[in-house]
Amino acid sequence: MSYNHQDIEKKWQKRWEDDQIYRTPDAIEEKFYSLGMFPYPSGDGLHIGHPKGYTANDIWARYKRSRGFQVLMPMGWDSFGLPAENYAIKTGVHPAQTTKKAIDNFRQQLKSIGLSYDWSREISTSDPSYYKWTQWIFLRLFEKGLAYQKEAPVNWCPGCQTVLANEQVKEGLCDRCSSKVVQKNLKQWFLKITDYAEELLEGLDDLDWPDSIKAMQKNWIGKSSGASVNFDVNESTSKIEIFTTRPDTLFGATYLVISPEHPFLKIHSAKLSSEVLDYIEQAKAKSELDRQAAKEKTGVDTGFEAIHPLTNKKIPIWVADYVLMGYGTGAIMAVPAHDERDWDFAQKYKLPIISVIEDPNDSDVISESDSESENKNVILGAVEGSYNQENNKPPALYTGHGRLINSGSWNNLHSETDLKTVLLNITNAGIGKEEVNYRLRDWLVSRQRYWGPPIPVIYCEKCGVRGVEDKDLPVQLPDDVDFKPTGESPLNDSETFHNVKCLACGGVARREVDTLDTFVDSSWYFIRYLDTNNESEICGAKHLKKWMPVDLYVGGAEHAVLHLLYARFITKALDDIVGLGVREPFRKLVNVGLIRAEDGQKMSKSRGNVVNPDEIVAEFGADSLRIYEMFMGPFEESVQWDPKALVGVRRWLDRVWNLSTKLKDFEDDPQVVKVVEQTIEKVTADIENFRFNTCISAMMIAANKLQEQTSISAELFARYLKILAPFAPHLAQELWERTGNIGYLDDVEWPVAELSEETEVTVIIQVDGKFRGKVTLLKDLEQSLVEERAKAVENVAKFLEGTAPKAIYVPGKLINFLTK
RNA sequence: GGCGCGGUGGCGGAAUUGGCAGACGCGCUAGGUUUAGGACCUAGUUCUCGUAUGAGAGUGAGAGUUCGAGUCUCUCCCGCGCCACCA
Repeated sequence: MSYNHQDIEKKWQKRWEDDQIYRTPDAIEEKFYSLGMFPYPSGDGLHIGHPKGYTANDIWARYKRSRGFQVLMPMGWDSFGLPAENYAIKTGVHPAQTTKKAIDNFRQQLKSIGLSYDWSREISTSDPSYYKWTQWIFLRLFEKGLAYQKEAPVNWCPGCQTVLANEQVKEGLCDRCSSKVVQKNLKQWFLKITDYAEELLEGLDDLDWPDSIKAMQKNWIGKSSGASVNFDVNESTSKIEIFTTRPDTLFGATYLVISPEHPFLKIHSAKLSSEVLDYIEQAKAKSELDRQAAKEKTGVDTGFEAIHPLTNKKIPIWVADYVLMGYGTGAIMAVPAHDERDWDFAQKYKLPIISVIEDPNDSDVISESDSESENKNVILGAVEGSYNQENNKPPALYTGHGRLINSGSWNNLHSETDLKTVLLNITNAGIGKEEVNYRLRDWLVSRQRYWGPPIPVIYCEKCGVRGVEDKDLPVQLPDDVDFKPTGESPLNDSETFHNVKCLACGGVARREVDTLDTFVDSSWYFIRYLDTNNESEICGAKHLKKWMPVDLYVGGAEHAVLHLLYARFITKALDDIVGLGVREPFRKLVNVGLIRAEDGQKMSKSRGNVVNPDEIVAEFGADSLRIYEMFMGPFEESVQWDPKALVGVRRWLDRVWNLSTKLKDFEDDPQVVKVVEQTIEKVTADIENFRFNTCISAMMIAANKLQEQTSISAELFARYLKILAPFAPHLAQELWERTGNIGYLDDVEWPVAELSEETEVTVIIQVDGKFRGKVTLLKDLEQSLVEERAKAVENVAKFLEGTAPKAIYVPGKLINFLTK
C-alpha cells in the first residue's frame, strides 16, 4: 500500500514551523555550525542540484542535534548579481522586485523539502542592512591599505560590459557569459589578497578539505622559490634584475629576455632600433590572452648586452612578449641547455647554448674557497660544460619547475640542499638573493554594473579619494537609473547619487559609481548569520567566539579558486582588522557532486533537460527526493538523474509504511534484532563519513529483513525510525506518532547499537587461495581444531584428497590450505 | 605539458584495515494476485559450460610483492576536472 505523502509532509512542515523547533537554541552545549553555500535566487527557481547539498547539511544537523549538539543551520540569499540586472535591461522591471519574487519562491521550495533551517536568521546580500556591512568591510580594508586603486591592464568582458577578476576568466572566456575577454587599461579597485598568499597556502595543510580543492588553490597561488640575480648592462648604468627558479644553471645563461613593458626599454627608447620599437608597439596592441594563444615565441634583439656576473662575458638582451611584466621581475635569464622554452627560442634565433655540469674538481660546494674571484664556479659548484653540437640535443632539458624532461649524460643537481647552497653562495657573492614569487594576483573588485553594493568612496577635486564615513552607511543604490549597460556604471546616471559634497572641504565631489564584485558579499555572509539583526556591529564578539568557524561547509567544487579562496582571504583580513578569533572560516569542506540530466549532459534550460524539484516533491514526496539524491551514488561524485531509480526509493518508503501494521507486543527474533542493531551501527558510522548511499542501502536491507517477519515489536521499530529520521524526517515522524510515541523525533537521543558479543565465528576455507567453503565454529578455537573441522567439510575434503597441506590461519576469519 | 580524481554486470553503484567480488537499487526473466494497471507479491539475474550439486574465467592492459590483490608497488592505456609560455 502506498501512503499519502502530500498530507503528511505538509502537516509536519506546518507543525515544525508553528512550534519553531529548529530555532537555534541558546544553551551551553557544544556547538555545530552546518552551512550550505547560499544560492543565487534565480528566477527559474530551485535547481535539482540544490537539495542534494542542502539535504546533506540537514542530515548532519538532525544527527548532531540528537547527539546533544547545539546546531546552527541558517539559510540566505546571494541576491546581488547579473541575471536580475540583465532581466531588468530586457523588461524594465527593477532587480529588487525580481529578486524579491525569486526569493519568496526559493524559500517556499526549500521549505517543501523539510530542511530544518532556522529561518529567523535569513539574510539577503542585496538588502541595505546587509550590504551596509559589506561596505563597512571595504572601508576597513581601505584604511589598512588592503583596498587600493591602480591603473592596470584588466580583463574586460564585452558581454557583461564590466571588468572581471582573474578568477572569473576561464580559458580566455567570461565565466558567466562565455564572451571572449579582452584587455583594457583601466583604473580600478583591487583587494590585496597577495599580502596573504603565503598564509593562504600554508593554511591549507590544516584544513579538512578535499585534496582536489586544496590542490587547485595551491596551484592558483602558484608559489615558486628561486633567486633574483642582478645583471649589469654594458654602456648603461641600469641593472636588470631577473627571477629564476634554477639559479644552479646560471653558468648556462647565454642571453636575457625582457618583457615589452619592461621599464628598461622606456629609459633607453632613444637607443632602440625601429624594429625593436615596432615589436613593443605590436605587443602592446595584443592582449595578454592573445599573446598566450600564440603558438610560437617571437622576439627581437634589443642591441644591448648584459654582463654575466660569473664569467663577465657579454650576453645579448632580447625582448619577447612571452615574458610577462606581471610576474617576477619581468625579465629572465635564458638557459637554453636546461629549459625547453629557452631551447626552442635559442634554436629559432640561433642563440648560443651552453650546458652546465657539476664541477669535477669541486665536489664539496659548501666549503669556502679563498680563490673565489678566480674560481667563480665555487659559487654554484658547477661549471660550463661543452655542448655537444653533433647530435643537436642538450645533455638535459628542464621545464620551468626544474623537472627533468630529457635525461642525458648529465644528472640533475637541483636537490633541496643544492638549491639552498647555491642561494647562499649567490647572496654571499653579492650578485643576487633568494626570492619567492606567487602566481596569485590581487583581486579586482570594481564592476561597472548596477546590481551590487556601491563602493563607498568619494572623490574630491581638492582632497582626493576618501572613504565614506561609517555613520553614512549604507551608501544606498539609487533607483533613478537606466539599467542599459554602456561600459560605465549605470550609477553614473543618477545625479542625486554621484553629486555629493566633499566630507572634508565641503567642495564639489562625486561618488564612486562602480559597484563591488558580488563575490565580496559572499566572502563574509557566514559571519552575519551569527548576529543577523545587529545594527551597530558586523557581529557581536560573543557570537563569533561561540560559533566560528563553520564546522561543516557543503557546496560545489566550481568555487575552488573563487568564493572559497576569497572567503579565506576576507576572514584573515577581518581577523587582523577587527579580530574574529579565527584564521580560517570553514573547518570541514565537502563538495557536492553535480547532478547531470538523464541524457548525461549538464542540465540547462536551453537543452530542455532540467528536472523541476517541485514536480518530484508533488509526485513522489520530499522524503523520496531527499533519499534518492543521497542514494544515487557517492556524495562527492557527479551522478546522472534517473527517474526510474527514484521509484525504487519510494517503494522502500512504502514498505516501511506497511511495516507499521505489523507492530505487536512481541519478543523479536534475536537475528532480526541483530540486523537492526548492525544497521544502527553502520548508519552512524556512514553519516560521519558522508557515505549516505550506503546508509540507505543498509536501512533497505533491514527493512527487507523486517518485512519477512509476521510481527515486530514497537520498541525495535522505534529504533529503526530514529535512524531513518534524518533522511526521511516526515515519514519517520508520522510513523513515530502513529505507533504510539509522542513528541518530536528530533528530541529523541541518537541510538547506540546494542550488539552482544559473538560466541561463534564463520571461518572461510580456501584451498590454494580459492574459496571452497566455510564453517561456523566456536570463537577462539585452537588452530589445530579449526584445521580439523575445515578439512572435514565435504567440498574441501574433495580438493585436499591425497595431499599433505600446509595451513595458513587468520584467527576467526579464514583458513587457507596450500597443497603445493 | 603540469596537478588532482577516476576506470568493477545491461545501468547507478557496494566491497573502510589485503581475506566469500558484484551488497543495495534500477532494469530484465518467469510465476502469482488483480477487471486492468504497477510505485503489488514470490523466485531468478557477472560471463562460459552444465537440468543440477558444481567447475572454470572475471574488477581498463601488462608485470611485481603476497599463502591470498578490485584493494599495495611499477610501467602503460583511457575518461573527467582544474591550471597552463609563471621563468
